[in-house]
This record gives sequence, C-alpha cells and structure tokens, in this order.
Amino acid sequence: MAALIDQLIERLQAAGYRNTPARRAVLEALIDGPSHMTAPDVVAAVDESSPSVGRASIYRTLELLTKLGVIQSSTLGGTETTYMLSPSGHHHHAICLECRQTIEIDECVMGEMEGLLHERTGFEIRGHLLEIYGLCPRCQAMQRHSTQTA
Amino acid sequence: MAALIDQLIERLQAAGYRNTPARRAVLEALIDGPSHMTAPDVVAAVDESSPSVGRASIYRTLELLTKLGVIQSSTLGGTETTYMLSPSGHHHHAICLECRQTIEIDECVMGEMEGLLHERTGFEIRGHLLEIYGLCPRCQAMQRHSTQTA
DNA sequence: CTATAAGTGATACTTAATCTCACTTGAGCT
DNA sequence: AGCTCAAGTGAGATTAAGTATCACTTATAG
Repeated sequence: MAALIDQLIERLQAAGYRNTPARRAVLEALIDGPSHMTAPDVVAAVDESSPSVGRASIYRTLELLTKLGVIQSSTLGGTETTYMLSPSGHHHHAICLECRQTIEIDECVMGEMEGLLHERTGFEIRGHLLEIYGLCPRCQAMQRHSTQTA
Repeated sequence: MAALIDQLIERLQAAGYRNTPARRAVLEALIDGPSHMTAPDVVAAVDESSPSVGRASIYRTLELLTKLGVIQSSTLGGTETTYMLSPSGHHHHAICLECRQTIEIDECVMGEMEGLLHERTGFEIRGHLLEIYGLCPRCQAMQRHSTQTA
C-alpha cells in the first residue's frame, strides 16, 4: 500500500505529467499542513521544507493540480482562495460567515446527481464541493449589530 | 415593486449598514456586469461608472456584502476568487476544468438538508453553493495529452 | 546512455490588496 | 431644516501576491 504522496504523484503521472521535486514539495506541504491553505501559505511551507523550489513552480503546480482535480480550491465563503487535497469521499462544509468556523456535513446526494448529469449533458465529474454559508449558533447570539435597527 | 438595486440596499440597511454611493456603485457593477466578476473586474467597472469611488471602499464593500450573504464568492474550480449576486433561488454549476464553461443545474436538495442541519447544529443558513468539477464532452474528446501515456 | 521535450528557478516586473488617517456624509433626532 | 457624530470614505503610500521570461536542468522513453 503506497503512501498518500505516492498515490497523488501516480495520478499526475497517469495524466502524462512528470514526477518532479517541486510537485512533490507542494503536495507534501498540503498533506502536512492544515486542511485549507492559501497560495501564500503553501509558498511559505515549501520555502521552509524545500527552499530550492521556486515560487513560480509552486503557482504552476497549484494550478495544474487543481485542473487535474487532485486538489480543490474554495473561498470558504470569504474573499481568499484556499486549496485542499480532494478527499476521495465527500466533502461538505457549513461555514459561519462571521467566525469562519466550519462544520462538516456527511449527507450526500451526489451519487444520484452524478448519473443524472452525465446522462443529460455528458459531463464527466471529477469532483464536487457543496458549501453552505450562514451563522453558527454562537454568532447568531452575538449579532447585536442589527438587532437595534432591524 | 422596487428595482433590484433598492432591494439589495435594503438588505444592507436592515443589517444596520448605511446606504452610500460607494456601496451602490459596487452593487450596480455586479448587477450590470457578467454573472461572475473578479475583484479587479469590479474595480475596473466602478472606476468607469463612478470614478470618485476609491479602491479601498470597493474591497471593503465586497467583503461586507459577502459576509452578509448579499453576494457570494467562488473560485469556479480555478485559482481566482469571483463574486456574483446571491440568487434568491438555487445556483448550481458544473464547471469544466479545461475550458471553464459552466453548465447550470436545476436539481436541488437543499430544502431537505437545510432543516436537518438546523435541527442538528442550530446553524442558520444564508446561502449555499454546489459546484461540480469535471470535463465537458468537448474537452473529454480533446484530452489527447494523457491518452498516449495512460 | 542519449535525446529531448517538459519542467524549473532566478529575477525582474506587474498587478492586487491593505493600511492609515484626515475628511465627509448618512441617518437619527430634535 | 439643521445639528450631531459614528460610520464610512478616498487618496496615496506601502506591502504582498502573482506572472513573465528565458537560459538551464532533469525526468522519462527508447
């Protein structure tokens, strides 16, 4: 059984791309780091672990991995793009717009949807992301900004 | 019946925020422009229509509107953050990772999910976004990069 | 081992985003 | 209508993020 990094590299190679130190460094940063990282986060992590890897390669790699569906990008309902490894299973978030806390959700309906979509449009699904935005109970309670005017 | 811009401004005011020219300019740019705009797109549009509005205010406004759920951000499966008006109905995309074409999807299961989520976690939903990433039929056909090696 | 196209890193550059702060203004209240 | 003042703003300086270029390196097929 291959380590995660090897599985991911294999996906790159299966798509016709080379196994290079720069690409491994980016994947390792994403594996070892927090579940969501911004591009600058990844740059900093790679700069730490593999100082010889250039910034341009990191950006190129993030773009490539995203296109291949090996990683996924998301704004988490905010303004910044973050990257995460594409989970093999489902990956749904409820994100509090106030405190950014994320709640994991396990319901999934993509199974049904996937077949239907492919049948109707021929679209080949590589991944998906369902994000729900709102307020967690704590932040609902703290919403005093609006209560006096609304 | 109020114009869209007025409805959106009302949502701002209902949350305790002021109706200002800068905020109207940003909303108008989003109403008049294409359905997904990057921050620089919005800056350019506002700069055109309302040159007196400062850049900083545009960024502040995008952040505020996003937090309030009046607009939503998305990477569209790529690396850039884009903004769109939050549609009152559902808003689901299938996005081709190759050509960026988006296919609209009308199935929605959020109704069931919303109640369940609130019941279990107390989370108050303000909006959601389901994005499906993959390849459209055209780009599947053109995927010759991998066919010789895979 | 060799050939070669894919990929890279350094650097210079362009663009995007943030910060600060004195000034302005929207909205509530007479 | 006019006053008050906190919310919001614009200008400009600054910092950070991202891109482009290109000679050089290297992963892979044969």
